[in-house]
Amino acid sequence: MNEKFLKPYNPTETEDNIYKEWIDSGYFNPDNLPERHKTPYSIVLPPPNVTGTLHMGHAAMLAIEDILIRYKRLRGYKTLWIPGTDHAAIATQSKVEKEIEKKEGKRRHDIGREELLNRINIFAQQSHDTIVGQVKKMGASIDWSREAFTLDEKRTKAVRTAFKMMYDLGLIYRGNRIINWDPKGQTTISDDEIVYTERPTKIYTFKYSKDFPISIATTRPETKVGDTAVAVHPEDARYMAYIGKTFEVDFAGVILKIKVVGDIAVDPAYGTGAVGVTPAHSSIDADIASRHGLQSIQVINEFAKMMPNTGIVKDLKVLEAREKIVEWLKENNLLEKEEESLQNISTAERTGAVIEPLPKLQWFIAVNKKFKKGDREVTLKELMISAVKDEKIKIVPERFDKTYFNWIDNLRDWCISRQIWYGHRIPVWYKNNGKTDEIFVGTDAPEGLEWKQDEDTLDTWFSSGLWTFSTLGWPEKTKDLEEYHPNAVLETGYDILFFWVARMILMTECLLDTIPFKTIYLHGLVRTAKGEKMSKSKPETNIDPLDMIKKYGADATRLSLIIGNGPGNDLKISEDKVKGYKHFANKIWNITRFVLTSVENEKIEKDFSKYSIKDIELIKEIDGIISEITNDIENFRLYLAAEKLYHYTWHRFADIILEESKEILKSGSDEEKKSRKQFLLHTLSTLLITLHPFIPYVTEEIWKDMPIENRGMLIIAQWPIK
RNA sequence: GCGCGAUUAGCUCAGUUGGUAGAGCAACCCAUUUACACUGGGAAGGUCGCAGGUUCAAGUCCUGCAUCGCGCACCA
Repeated sequence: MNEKFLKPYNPTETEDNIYKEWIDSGYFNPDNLPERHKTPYSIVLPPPNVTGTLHMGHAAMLAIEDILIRYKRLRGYKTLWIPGTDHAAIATQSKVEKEIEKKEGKRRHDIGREELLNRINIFAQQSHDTIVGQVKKMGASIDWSREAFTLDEKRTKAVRTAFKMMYDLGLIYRGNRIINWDPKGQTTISDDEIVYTERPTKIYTFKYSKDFPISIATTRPETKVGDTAVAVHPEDARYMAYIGKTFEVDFAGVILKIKVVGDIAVDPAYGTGAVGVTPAHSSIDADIASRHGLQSIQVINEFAKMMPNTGIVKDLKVLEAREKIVEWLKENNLLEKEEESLQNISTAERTGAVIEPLPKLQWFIAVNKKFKKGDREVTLKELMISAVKDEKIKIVPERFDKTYFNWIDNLRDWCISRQIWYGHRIPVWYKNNGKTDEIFVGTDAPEGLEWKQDEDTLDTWFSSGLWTFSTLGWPEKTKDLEEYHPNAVLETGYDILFFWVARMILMTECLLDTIPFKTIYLHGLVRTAKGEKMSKSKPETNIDPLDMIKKYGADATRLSLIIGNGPGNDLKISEDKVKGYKHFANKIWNITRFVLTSVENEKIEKDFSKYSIKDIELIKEIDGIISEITNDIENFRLYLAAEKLYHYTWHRFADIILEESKEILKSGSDEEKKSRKQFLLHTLSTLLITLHPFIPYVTEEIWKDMPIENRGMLIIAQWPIK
């Protein structure tokens, strides 16, 4: 027996070596797998943002995906797992901007586009290297030869091709619409990048002027200088007489022309039953305005300040303007009521700034527009729905179907242009011939110096939406694309179901006429032992995966993230839990020590069949367990499979079977001894194979000393059934 | 407002088609060069959130409620 078994198992001494051996073997790359690996099985790594380091959530994701990949590899599939990182446009740029401002006191425009992009690229490269190191530490059996980045050359080609195709289909359009403006980040953001926070607010009920016949209520009096109408329900007896009339009022130094319109969107029972319509600063009001042909007057600018056309509040910040308007209303006896209330306020996910709805010319993807697909007409929304409804794509756990459909029901056109510099520049060029504007959309710049490219960049989710196929070489017709698309599984957190998963379905259906993956496996969020979200602002609550790996090993870290956690459920993790599984790695180590010592020079005989009656019973038992856990893994019950293996290994195989073996090996007949030795070797080897997806390092290290002919590496051993 | 989830031992959670409640960790008692103290054995611990219903039988199915968490919408 190898002397290494005389000491306790030491993960830090072992793991890096083993990882290197795997890399050297080439088996992470499906092209190098032995002949029997025929059927493709592919997963693409949800690319971590290059904004820093990986956290426990990423560790859980890596563990789950590596388990699936290793399991399938052992079962003889041609497994491909593609790594990559995400440039994460806004997130990365704002992070670097913040640092520069802190250190040098400079803002983005002080530095300039080119220099800022330089700095961001340097930062992104560093983050990338850190992330790659962390992914390796977790033991991920991922194909580094196919690594991708959402902003690299190949992906840029994919992005531009996708943009062009969707533009030609009429699905990408440029329009002047009310968008969500982030005054701090100085950019547009999509509906999904908004975070709602509940804050106390005041509702003011007032009249524009003494002789205006209808009272209205608002939480934002400062926007009222941009009102062009009052909307009432068309059948509201109180106001019907006024519908169609226009009133001119002097409101806080601004002359407003307020038309009374009848619109069924107004709930007569709510508030005063009348709504002041501000078409430039509310998308609902903009809808009303478009139905009645009302004028839109912008009164707030990109810096959340009042514009020059706003009378007594001009140039004030929004909140100051609000106070001043309320004061003015009081002075003029127009304020009727002031009530305390709670309001869901929209803030930008990245900067925390309060969102200012503004009218702006932006690029959108039309989700409700019919377009030709083969011989039928469909909308992107319909495609997204049918992919899941017709069970072409299965979501695990199933309950997220409802969440998915609910989101699609409420989906509006997706605003894809951003006023930031880091990202895919919009592949659109403009030329002004003095009179008319010409526009060019394409994958490369048009000839001629007079063409100017759009200043904006694309929402980062536009490029990640292409991820399952852009990583396989699309738009080229590659062999990879043919073989590995659609992916078998997409594994990711439920928190990006809308951001990412839904958009991949949208993009793939639209551009490739197929689904991006067959199964969506959603994992939960990793929380602290107290159930709080781990956050950078509270480092003491954070558990760093690298730290855990250093102290307890990657195998223990992986198990702690798997056991006790079903799909879609949040997971509470504590250091104690990780520690507990370190003991397990050592337990197998010692089991091996015992088995190898006890069997002396016995080797595994491939077709050994002369088992004793007692050992036949034991073999039936382990066979039953293997078929159960195989079934569990196939159905994504990884937590159950891991737990069952853990339990059998420790409390059945070690505690009971090894104990009784001592007696048999001491005083049994020669046949009984031989049978038991073979049983121990066979079972240990079976356990190593089946445990390998969960705890790859220690099992691979032990495997080296198993007395098996033509052993090979454990990573490509054969799963015990089929 | 609509929807989702959770509620089971001190803690974290299993309990897959209904058949006498399970695991890990912690705590308690015993054992001490035993393959392994990163150990073994033992005992203790739960009216399965509450109230109804279906059933021979409900932690599991149905209805209602409560508490906590989450998503979406509304937000005049």
